[in-house]
Amino acid sequence: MATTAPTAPGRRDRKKQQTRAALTAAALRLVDERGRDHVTVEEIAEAADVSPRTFFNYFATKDDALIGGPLPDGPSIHDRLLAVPAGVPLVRALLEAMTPDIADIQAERDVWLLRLRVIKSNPSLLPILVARGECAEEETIAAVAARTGLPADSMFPQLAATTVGAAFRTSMMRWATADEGVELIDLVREAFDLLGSGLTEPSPAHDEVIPTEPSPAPTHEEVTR
Amino acid sequence: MATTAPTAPGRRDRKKQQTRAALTAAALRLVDERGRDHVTVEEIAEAADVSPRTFFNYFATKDDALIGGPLPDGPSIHDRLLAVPAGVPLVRALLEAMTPDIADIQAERDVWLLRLRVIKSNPSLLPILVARGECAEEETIAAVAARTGLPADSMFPQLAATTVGAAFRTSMMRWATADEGVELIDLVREAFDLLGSGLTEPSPAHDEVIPTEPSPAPTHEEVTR
DNA sequence: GCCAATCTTGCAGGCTCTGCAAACTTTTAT
DNA sequence: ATAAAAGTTTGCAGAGCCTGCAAGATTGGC
Repeated sequence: MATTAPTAPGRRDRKKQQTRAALTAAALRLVDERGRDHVTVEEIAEAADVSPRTFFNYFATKDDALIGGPLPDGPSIHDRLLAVPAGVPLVRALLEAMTPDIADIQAERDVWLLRLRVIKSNPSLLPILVARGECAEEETIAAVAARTGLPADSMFPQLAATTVGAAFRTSMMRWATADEGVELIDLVREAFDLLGSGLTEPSPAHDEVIPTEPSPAPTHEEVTR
Repeated sequence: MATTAPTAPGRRDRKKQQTRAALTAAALRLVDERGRDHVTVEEIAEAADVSPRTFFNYFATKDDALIGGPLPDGPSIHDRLLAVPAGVPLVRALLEAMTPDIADIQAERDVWLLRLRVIKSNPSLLPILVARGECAEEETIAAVAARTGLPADSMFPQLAATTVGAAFRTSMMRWATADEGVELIDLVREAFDLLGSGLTEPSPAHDEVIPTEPSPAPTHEEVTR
């Protein structure tokens, strides 16, 4: 969104972003080919044409290069969640608040699919993905607390943030192995619907998204798009 | 205590368990005192009175010593879940299936509280705890799949396993900072009830476990125990 | 007591990651 | 344009993690 920011990026920062991207790309490619433990930082740096020491100016650990840099900023989940009308059930409200981030991921589809494939074949990396979601989790806790009026150190906000995070991660992992045309947002929606209806077991007959309920739902903001 | 089991443990294996426990205890104590990054494997080994090399015969990494060894076996979650009567809603059934493990943790209360405190003050360890839950997660996926009749690679079993795992972890973290008399099982029950009712927001007034809602909700299969 | 299996230990070595200080490059001010 | 300031890259030294290997030390079975 923020196209021309107040302070123009400048040639220097552009080059930094470029180097960072090159390092991540090289790391992902090499690890995808050979496996995490058969790639050294030296090789990654070499492939990105910088010195090994420079690698560590960008990433604290080898694994960090695989997960990638910090998400862009923009309005935080916190603000977005509070912007959702009060009548909307929490899980659905969280879905709406996260939608822009999901769109970002979908926009970088290729990198993310590669990244998720790498994580799948190197299970030791999965915890790193969790850690990445954690900073967002902190914020989500605060956001849920603000929305519900509950204290941030009570059970509900923490539970909501962690389980929603887990549902999101599960959706991503499924997206990584789904058919070509499937969009991440649809999987997340499906997962959140199941979560929002208390993990009641779907009938094994169908496997499409089931609208939870026929009639008695009054508030249905149906976020089409 | 250990009378004569089918395969008698033997003096040797007993000593191994002892060494393992000593290493974990030393690791937890030192890291609790100084922080993860200010304790070396050499120091842990020293405190447990073995050589540094021996440390790595027991644990693959320094962090592993903190999390501790593999859980004892016994009937798996898989079997226990299938033993729960079919009418019981999934989340509640999972609670029952996990109860023995929860009791095990409660029985080792002191070690676990220390361990959780260490994890809290060294966030880089949290992913390790997640990883530990992961093997159980694999099994939970299979169990849920078996119980529901859904394929194990479909969304629902995966979602159920990951979110329930997240809820369990959240309960543990809260237990770690709860008042003296609180039992883990009660926190897990509370979390699972919230999860099973779709994360509907409790009214902010009370902070006890609340039956969700007074009036305007038609569809509420109030799980009144 | 003796053999075989197992466990412990030291050693060498590769890899990750950090602090430091010397180039080097871009930006800013003159 | 030129010089100073600010920021970046790099090499080097070194601590610490972790592994493979082979030589001792223990233990269990006969």
